[in-house]
Parts: sequence; C-alpha cells; structure tokens
Amino acid sequence: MFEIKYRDNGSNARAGELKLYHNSVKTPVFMPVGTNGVVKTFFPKELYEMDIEIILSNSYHIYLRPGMDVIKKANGLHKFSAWNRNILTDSGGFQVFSLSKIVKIKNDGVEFRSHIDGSKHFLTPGDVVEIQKTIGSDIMMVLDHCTPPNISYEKAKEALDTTTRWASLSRDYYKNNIDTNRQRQFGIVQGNFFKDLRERSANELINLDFDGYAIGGLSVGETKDVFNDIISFTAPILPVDKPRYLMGVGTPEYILTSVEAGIDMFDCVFPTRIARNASVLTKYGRLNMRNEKYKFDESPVDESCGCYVCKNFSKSYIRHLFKANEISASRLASYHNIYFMKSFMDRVRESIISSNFAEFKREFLSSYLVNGS
RNA sequence: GGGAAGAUUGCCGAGUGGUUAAAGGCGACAGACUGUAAAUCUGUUGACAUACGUCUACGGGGGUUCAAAUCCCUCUCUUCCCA
Repeated sequence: MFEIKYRDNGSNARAGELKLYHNSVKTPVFMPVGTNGVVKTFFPKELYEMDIEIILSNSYHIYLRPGMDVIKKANGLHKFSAWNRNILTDSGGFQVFSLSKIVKIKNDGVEFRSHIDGSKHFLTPGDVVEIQKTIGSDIMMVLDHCTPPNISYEKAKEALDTTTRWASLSRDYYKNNIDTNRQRQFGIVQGNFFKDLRERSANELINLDFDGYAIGGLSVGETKDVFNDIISFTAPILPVDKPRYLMGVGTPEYILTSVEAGIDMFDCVFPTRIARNASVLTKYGRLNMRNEKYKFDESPVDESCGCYVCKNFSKSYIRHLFKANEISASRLASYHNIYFMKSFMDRVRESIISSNFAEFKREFLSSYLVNGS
C-alpha cells in the first residue's frame, strides 16, 4: 500500500507512493480541504488539471449536513460530489476541539449539539467508522480527542487515554465491518505537548496496527519552537514503512520542518481560507491582494508561477475583484494558492529524490521569508 | 405665488444646551487566519504632534448663554405639498 521510493541523506525526509482505492498518491502530499464535500470555489476538474490526487473531507460535517441518508442514496461522497479520486475523511475529532462549547466527551463517544440547528447527537467511535464507510472514504480517520496547548499533564493524559480507547474500538469495528482493501484506516497520535505522552500514544496505536499514523493536536496555537520540538520527536518514532500524516498543517515553512522530520501527508484549510480573504502565496511570501500598492500593478501574483491565474491576470485586476467583492476573486486566489501548494510539494519531492532537500529548503525559505509570511 | 421640512466630519445617517472630534452603517487603509460553525474576524479612519496635547469642525453671516451641531435672527441652497 505504501512504498518509500527515496530517502533523503541528511534528514528523515522521504518520497513515496501511496496506493489507494481510487488512484495512487505521490508523497509528500498536500491535501486540499473540502469540509462539506467541496474544496471551496473549485470544480473537481480544476483540481484534476493540477494533478491533485487526494482531498480531505469531514465526517462530522457531512453527517450533520446533508446527512447520511442523502450520502447513502447518492452511493457515497465520490459520486455525490463528482470527485473520482481519493478522499480522506477526518473523523470529527477536530470538531471535538474546535466546537468544544457544544461538545461533551463521554467514555464511549462524543455527545454534541449540532452547530446548525442545535439538535443533540451522540456518536461512538464505531459510529464514526460506519459514517466513513457510507461516505466511501479511501482513508478514514479514527475519532480522537484533540486538546489545546497549556493544559495540565493530567488533562493531557486523560485525553490520550480516551484517544487510545476510542482508537481500539475504531480498529475493531473497522476490522469486522469494512472492506479493508478498499478503505484504509489511520490512527491519530495525541499527547498534547508532553513527549512521554506522545511516545506512549504512538506505541499504543502501533499495537493496533493501523494502515497509517497521523499526528494530531499540533498547530493549535503553540509557538513554532514547541511545534518543532514535538514534530521532530514524534514523527521518527512512528513506523518507518507506514504513511505518516500531520493533521491540519500547514504553511510551507511548517511543511518543510515536518517533511524533514519524516512526515508524508498534510492537509490544511490555510491556502483556501486565506485566498478567500485576499492573501496569496508566492515565492516571496504572502501578499495581501487588497493592498493599495497593487492598484496599478500589472504583474502577475507570482512571476515564477505557471498557473492559469498567473498566466492571465494582473495583481491590479485581482485587487479590483476583491475590492468589488466579486466571487471570482476568491476563485482566482484559491486556484493560485492550491496550485502553489501543489507545485511546492512537487519541488519538495523532487529535492528529496535528487538528494538536495536541505538545499531546497534553505533556498526556498531565503526567498519566501522575505515578506515575513 | 402660498405652505412645510431640511442642510452634520469621504458618502449615508444618529444626535436637539454641557461626559461630542461627534453613534451606527458604508467606503477607505492595514492586520489576522494552520484536521473550515470563516467570501470571516480585528484595528485605524478631521489636521498637526512619537507622545502630553494643540488647533479647526456640524451650509454662510450675526446673536443669546459661563457653555451651542443643538436656542434666536438673517442669507444661500435642497426637497415635498398646494396653486
């Protein structure tokens, strides 16, 4: 299922290929996020033309709306959304964290109120696997308990115990009810910012023999140093021959750090969200297309970018679309940002293959960090 | 010709004697965004000054008052109604 093709000499970085039900995925990979069954502003064909091989969707959101009856009738999310490549679905574990005001952690699952209509729901780890079975996820994530920074060791340990218990229940349900050749399942390492808990979490999950391992609970507000410390500790203790997925990350600089630590997969709302808020990613860092300085700027967003947007439109025009609140502004910026991330990941992969990852990283950052970012 | 209402800081628009450089909205300027309750959110927006502050401001002019965007007189303009 997962094959490592190249390893970097000076770091834990690796380039591989992940064979999933719909198609194979070259790693390291960035997965665009399509929470509601759509990568916001995109048609599937626009993602195909960029060679996007896998996107992420969200069980929690799909379960609440449109609801599993609709997905079942449509024969799964792929058909429903006209996306015929891979889908990884998050479990809703992150919503346990981000919607914590309306979510209660119980021993055997989560109780929550719908953020849409306030209705009460309860889901066990097995229910979440079942939801992802109906969705038809190529990779399903286990239900986990994601925690914020600055909680006590005791709280972190408690959340970790919950995560492990749920992981075990999820794995059992998966093995008994799922076509394991068609749908894969990843566990999620938690443990907050305590290394011994991270290690313990990793070992407990490894015992359950997942198809891949994710690291959760990072990039939730901690400093870059803390992030670096935890990722460089946690990634290498995960099985070398299984895909490693860092959830919710990220920006190019965080991805470089993480690839170096041995991470293969990423997802993040960042490029699409900031695009809708007028920020574009370029060789020279992030630019805010609303800024007055682009009013008469006839140059493309990024001279070195080969995307449709950069080949056809000026900063001045894109600024105008944002100022005029035109929906195409979001579309153009999103298209460019996803293209940027894809081509960035391609270059990361190539640099690993040609054994100059370290040099690529240094060179990329020397330009990218010019504008801060 | 007669009658009525009104003119507020880039725009719209609150405010009817003193906590008013003046609500709120829009616009403008800038910032944030990391497993998406986000086409969202935050800040600034009279001038000068890093700042303490100092000026100039509610159509023009003139009054009343310790104090006026708010009261009085007058002029100019705008809108509406009746002829």
